[in-house]
Amino acid sequence: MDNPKITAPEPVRVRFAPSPTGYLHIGSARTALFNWLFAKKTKGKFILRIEDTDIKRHIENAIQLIINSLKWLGINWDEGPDIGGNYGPYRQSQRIEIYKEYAEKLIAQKKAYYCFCNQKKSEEKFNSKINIINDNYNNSSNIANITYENDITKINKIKNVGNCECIKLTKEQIKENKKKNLPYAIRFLTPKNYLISFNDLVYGKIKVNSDVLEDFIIIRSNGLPTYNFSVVLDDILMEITHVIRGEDHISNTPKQILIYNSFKKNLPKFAHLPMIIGEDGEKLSKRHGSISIEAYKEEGFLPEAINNYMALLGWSYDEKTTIFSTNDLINKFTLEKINKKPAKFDYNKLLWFNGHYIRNSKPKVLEKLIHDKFLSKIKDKENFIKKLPQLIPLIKPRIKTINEAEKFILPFFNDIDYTRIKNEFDTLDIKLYLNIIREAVLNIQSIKKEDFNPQNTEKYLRELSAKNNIHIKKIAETLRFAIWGSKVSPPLFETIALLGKDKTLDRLTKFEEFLKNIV
RNA sequence: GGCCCGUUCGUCUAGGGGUUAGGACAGCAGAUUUUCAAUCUGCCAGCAGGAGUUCGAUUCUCCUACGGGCUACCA
Repeated sequence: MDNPKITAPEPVRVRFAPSPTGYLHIGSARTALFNWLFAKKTKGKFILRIEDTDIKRHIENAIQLIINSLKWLGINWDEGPDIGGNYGPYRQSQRIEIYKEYAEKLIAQKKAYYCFCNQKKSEEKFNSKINIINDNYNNSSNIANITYENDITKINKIKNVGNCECIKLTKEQIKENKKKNLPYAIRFLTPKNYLISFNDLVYGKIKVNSDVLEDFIIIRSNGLPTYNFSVVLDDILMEITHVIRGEDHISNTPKQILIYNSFKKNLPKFAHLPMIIGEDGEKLSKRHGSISIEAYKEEGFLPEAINNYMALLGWSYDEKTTIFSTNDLINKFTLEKINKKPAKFDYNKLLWFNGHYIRNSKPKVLEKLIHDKFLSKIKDKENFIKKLPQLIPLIKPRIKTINEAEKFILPFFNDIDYTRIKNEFDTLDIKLYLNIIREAVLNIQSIKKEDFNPQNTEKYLRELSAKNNIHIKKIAETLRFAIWGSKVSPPLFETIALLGKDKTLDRLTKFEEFLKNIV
């Protein structure tokens, strides 16, 4: 039987629910993006909720880091810890009483029970108890007549994982334990031998027998809820209609469905996203290098490029389109086109996207990014600010990240250290270099300051080439060393023109001296 | 181990009972060029294996292999 209960009311309400254990990384960011796109596309609400129920893993400023990264990506939310909303609070640590209250309801209905065990390995605990507990069930003790929604149909196949021995505790024993202040957790009582099935919007129908699920903890002995309990409660209370999250949560979904059922609540629609994995094929983690959004921001990636790339990890639109502005994504996004195959994260492709977006960005935008990034590293700041707009077109096609602009910016405004390039030229060529420089100086000097533009510098240097029968390539090479300190530079004539007559001559002279000294 | 999920070029993917299996990144080659890029052109490269269904299977079914996830008082 198909799930009759997966009907979600309009309008759509989706959430991104990170746990604040560190930076926002690519995997989570992609989940956030897909939720956000879906909300935008359907004109629904996107909610940010912080799942901070694990004190041990909590990192204090992580919430702010996550918020910053999301904002930087352009992902905004309608309700969240920072802006509030009608379903708050939006930090689970501020909802502890709610979880307790609902857990007690389950206990009252005998759908959960207190557990006074120490925190030992569940394996040793469960294994030996199976028979006893099954007997317990068969003897129709006080827990045997628990009823569940009938949309989980009975099947008969798998060995029961079992209950905790604490299920046998009498009311009196529990009272006594509590009086003694013994710490206790609350376990969910998993129904026996039921087929739990749900229809995943991406993966299709998924079925699990409830007997593979042990009686899992829903409230820890420290009073905090566990993930599987708090997500469900919050998703119910916040009226989430679509749960869009990583595929690693498929295995958790059956437990969660049990909880929905125990509260007689309708299921949201589930859409699980294929994992993003590292080069080694494993779940993306810190081991895989810079995967945090923050790191990409620092490296000089553009948010549009990252969004575009992330969207294509597990989703596609048609057979040819690869470039999607964030707006395109909103317009074209559909859950139906999400695929099931885990995607390897490919840094190279991200780089290509970024290069594309840099090449296509407005000069002003690029100018600001480069200005902000490099101003502190520039000696001649005034000149930098003045010349930058003209520099942008030279740099644009040559960089894939903003940081890469460094090698086109610094040589322009800072002094050149010729000793660094000593090994790049053949000592046999030095005589020729000196020759060229001497001629070039004369040539350049003869250009009037007001005529000092790319066209003229090119004209004069080509004349020099023709007159002295030296190939223009050799001249360019020499001048590049002199004015740029490298064999590679932005287009030479433009660079010379931008550098200006004085600075060009100055560098030529300095290079000449340098060459003379090493002969 | 158990349960769940997956498998189309190296990578991201399109496709779907009959296709020269399409695109993009990377790689390679060429064009352009004052270098490096950018750009343009071309090339290389793929349906995990085995059964079954079928006139025909990469596509549907089953099995195997491989990979991943979960199996916590993590999320």
